[in-house]
Amino acid sequence: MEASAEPWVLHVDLDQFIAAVEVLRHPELAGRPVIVGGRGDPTERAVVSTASYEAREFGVGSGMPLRIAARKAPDAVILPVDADAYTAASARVMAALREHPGTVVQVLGWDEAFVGATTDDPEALARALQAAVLERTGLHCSVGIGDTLVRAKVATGFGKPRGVFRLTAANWMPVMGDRPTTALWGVGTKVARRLSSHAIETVRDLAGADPGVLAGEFGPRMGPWYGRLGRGEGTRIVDDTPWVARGHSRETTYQQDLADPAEVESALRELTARVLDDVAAEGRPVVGLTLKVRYVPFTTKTFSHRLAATTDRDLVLREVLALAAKRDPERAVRLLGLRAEMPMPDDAREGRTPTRSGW
DNA sequence: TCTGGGGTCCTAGGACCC
DNA sequence: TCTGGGGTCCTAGGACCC
Repeated sequence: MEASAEPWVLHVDLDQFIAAVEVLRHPELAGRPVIVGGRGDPTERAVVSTASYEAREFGVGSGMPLRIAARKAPDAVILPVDADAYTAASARVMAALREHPGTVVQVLGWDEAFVGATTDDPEALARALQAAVLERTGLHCSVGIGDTLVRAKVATGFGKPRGVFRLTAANWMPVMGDRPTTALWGVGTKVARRLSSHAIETVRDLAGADPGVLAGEFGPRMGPWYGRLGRGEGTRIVDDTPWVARGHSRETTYQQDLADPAEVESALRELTARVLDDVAAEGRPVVGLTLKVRYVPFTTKTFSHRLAATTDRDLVLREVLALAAKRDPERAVRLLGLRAEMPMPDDAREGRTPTRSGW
């Protein structure tokens, strides 16, 4: 009996993507510890975006303050974030995936995508995708194979670097059962702590948890969703519907705190202009604004306001300044952020259930 | 370890309406 | 008149991901 073709979900994830793109254009950095973050200046307020595997040996990781990273890896090369370069590299990766016949590609971010395909040999497909990406871009990736999006996504971690790993209903519990709930995609430290308060520590505990307990803790939507997550269940449909952004935001942590109200106002004008440029580039109006203020030392407040759809830049600026007037003028400001919401087409708004790992 | 930036989605509570 | 019940919208905050 020959193997029959079945639908599979593959999750393709580039290995140390940002650092790899930098090494591609600076070949002399190969094999050296490379850290990418902020403007590349470890004396500034910034964090690590990506560390190469060599830098990780020194204990450097994403999210770490650049200053600390530079102390841990004194010989590391520290480079500024170059978003345009990563966007361009990402586009080449996704194009390589889409070129493969018979695949549906759902982009998740700069450096990862789900690929749906019907095949009798998903490992062979995974290797073919890795080869295609390497040939077109010079970048290496790992591939997770699953019978759901969740399982494919989690599988990738076991394949890194440059490998392939399959996770299905058949081996989910043997592989994942004893791991902490934070090993799941969508469970962070806060949710893990709440689970722990019900003696749910592992993926196996979560998979078998009383639905009533989960609903009581997390509500009627999220509770059952966490239960399914523990079992690796969820959709197996890869959706290549083009992405439509809900909003655009910009935020800046200032190198020097803003104490003078005039400084704050001029910063708000600049921030508003940047956000409106992003929105205008899509030709869509603004229907909501959220101003984020982070006071010194690190207390964050948000002020938001809905508005009738508008493209009037002066009106938006007045609304932003009105929101800013709600802040405490006595407190120095460390960060300002502005998010503009845009109207969604009806068909993109309705009918979803949670959440990141598919609906 | 003094803690970025760009996103998404969920929930709670109050206002307001019938 | 000691106190409805549902629905929807808005605002603020929280959690998570890359």
